[in-house]
Amino acid sequence: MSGPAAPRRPRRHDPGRRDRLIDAALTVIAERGVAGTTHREIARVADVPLGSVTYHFASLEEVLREAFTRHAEAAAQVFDRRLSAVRDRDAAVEAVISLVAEDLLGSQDDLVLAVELYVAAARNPVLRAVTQAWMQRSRRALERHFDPTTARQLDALIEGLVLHSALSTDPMTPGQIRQAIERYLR
Amino acid sequence: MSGPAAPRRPRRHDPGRRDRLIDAALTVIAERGVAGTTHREIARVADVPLGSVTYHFASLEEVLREAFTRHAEAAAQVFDRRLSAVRDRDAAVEAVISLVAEDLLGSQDDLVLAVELYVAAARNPVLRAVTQAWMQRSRRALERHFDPTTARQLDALIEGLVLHSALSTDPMTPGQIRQAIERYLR
DNA sequence: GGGGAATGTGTACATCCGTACACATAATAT
DNA sequence: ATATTATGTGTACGGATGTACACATTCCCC
Repeated sequence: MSGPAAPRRPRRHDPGRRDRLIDAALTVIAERGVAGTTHREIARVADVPLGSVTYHFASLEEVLREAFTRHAEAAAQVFDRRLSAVRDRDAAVEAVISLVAEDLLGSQDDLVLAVELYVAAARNPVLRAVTQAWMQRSRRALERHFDPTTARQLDALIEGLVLHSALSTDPMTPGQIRQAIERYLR
Repeated sequence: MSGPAAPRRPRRHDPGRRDRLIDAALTVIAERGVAGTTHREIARVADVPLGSVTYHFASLEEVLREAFTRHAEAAAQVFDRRLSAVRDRDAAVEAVISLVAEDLLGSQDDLVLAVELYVAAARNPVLRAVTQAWMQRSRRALERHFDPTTARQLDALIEGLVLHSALSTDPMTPGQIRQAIERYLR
């Protein structure tokens, strides 16, 4: 150990601190869950004093709302972009498959955040609105290539595949994902 | 108002109190979520003093584990019973459809408990084991009538349909549930 | 029926949380 | 340059929570 380790917190007046706090909140939610998300934990992760969080946000709910909104926005955007880049239905099917396979094998955090949002939405009207906006947007993206009924059912199937796989001991392989989706779409 | 309303808590020495506490815990989880589940709230719902909860359970986690285990057991049993009562595949499909439609239109609590269990399982190894046992059991039930791959994918589809419908503004109709399942099973 | 074990109860305590708020510092307008 | 505002910081407080524990009551076996 080398001395008392300077506390060193000279980072006064940085713009964009609010943004960093939202990112820190998402990190905390993914790591400890909504239940473990506190002002103090967010401040610790963002390396700012406690008072800074209460200054930038009127309440914890406001932090959660902004964090989940940002996450949903980003996720929906990925969905949108991939599906708007293809023209025919076959390519759309491939896009959906690779999307799911990547979301699955990719960031585990994304799934955790989704589930955390679901349970939070079950009791918080504001977060429920965020969830519904997210769902609606991904459905709209699917409706570029599939009829509304198919889009909705396909959305549900995707959700189930991701959730089921993430909680299972042996995750589904990309091949199984492909098979399930193709079997539904025929 | 008629008087000071007798506090009246003469219920000393009732066997099965532990069971009632587990039921009370499930009620609390469904109403307030895992995050809102505390010793005191469980005691309040079960109408017993605080000390009684800490006497019967070593920790809050033990209460949650027992509660979720009981719920998963009951849910899996329903699944089992319905699917073991039919013989041919067509009847099995109908059983699955009515199962989902009833779980959907029926107890909203069941869905909430499922989602709460999912998020709790994401961070608690003990609860993850409970979840996996539950999943395995429902898969086994499906495997009575479908091959393993189909059973797993169908399980995921069911999960997605239920979850998606419950969080949406306009829930899916039984007809839409039927269509989605039939479309997957062809 | 007596004594030890099991079960039940009330209180107390250390800890953590959200939030409030007084004060400090930097940015900006005049 | 000065005044006004925006931003940042540290501390404090009331409330809730998990758990420990001393004491009461009932059960059960002899």
